[in-house]
Amino acid sequence: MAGEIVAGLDRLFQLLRRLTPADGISLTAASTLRRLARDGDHRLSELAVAERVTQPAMTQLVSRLARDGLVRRGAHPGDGRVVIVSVTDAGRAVLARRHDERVARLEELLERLPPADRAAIVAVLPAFDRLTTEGSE
Amino acid sequence: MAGEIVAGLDRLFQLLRRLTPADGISLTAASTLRRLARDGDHRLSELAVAERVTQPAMTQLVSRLARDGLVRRGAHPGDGRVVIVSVTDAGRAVLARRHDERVARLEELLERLPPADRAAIVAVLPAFDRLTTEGSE
DNA sequence: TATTGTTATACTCTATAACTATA
DNA sequence: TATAGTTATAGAGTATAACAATA
Repeated sequence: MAGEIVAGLDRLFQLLRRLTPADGISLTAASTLRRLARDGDHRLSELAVAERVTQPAMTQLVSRLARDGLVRRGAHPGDGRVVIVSVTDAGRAVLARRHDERVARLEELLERLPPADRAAIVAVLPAFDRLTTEGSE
Repeated sequence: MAGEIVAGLDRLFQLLRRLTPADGISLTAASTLRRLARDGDHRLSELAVAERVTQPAMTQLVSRLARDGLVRRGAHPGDGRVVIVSVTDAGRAVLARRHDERVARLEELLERLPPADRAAIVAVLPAFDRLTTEGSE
């Protein structure tokens, strides 16, 4: 059974690539921005752990995002070693535009599916939610 | 509704990254190998179109795969411009090992889910299949 | 001329190892 | 010494533009 699901996940990855606008925002960059928008400011090292990349990789990602004005680097009051990363208004705007675009593309695809398929997809979302939560332990 | 699905797809991408062994085989490289193993030899330009990357990107990917012995470059009989790419036994072996590892990891996660969730995931696969087929038109 | 593929160049994204600054 | 982060270096992966070889 897991074999079929793995194959399905691979096809979903193809779908994901097609849905994603070629706007220079990588999946990890978008995930980082979403996290900051959803959960508020984070230390750089917290972001690295949450996104499962190394600290140097996150240093560079944050540098690129800051260079493009999508995040801001701040100091920690009381611990001079810590860097606090915040999303900017421009970052939120990029997220919103990207989200809208992906939703529009997906809606176009969903329209062409039988209603039963759409119902099955809606029905599975909570299960996938639990599956991905399990995976992040 | 599409909004929830987009969010679900993003979480699935995180899951996919966790399932995937850090064996130096990227998702695109694996997809290319799978295509060759499943559908047989391809021209380099056919692979580029199928995997939705540029021709130079596919030239480089095939070069790396050939360097590692996972594919072979052959000549086309009758058209000297064409490069025919084939998967090697070593390529098939890498695919098989990778697949087994991902299935094992996913099974571990699935075991911890309620049976109803597993049933919902199995039930949605045909719908996802049609959704991704729509997307590749 | 058109097609097939490569080379040149420039980024992003990632990793490990070595380093700096602060605690 | 330990922690937080950066810099150095290397390689994968991607793109566009310019090129070479074949049809």
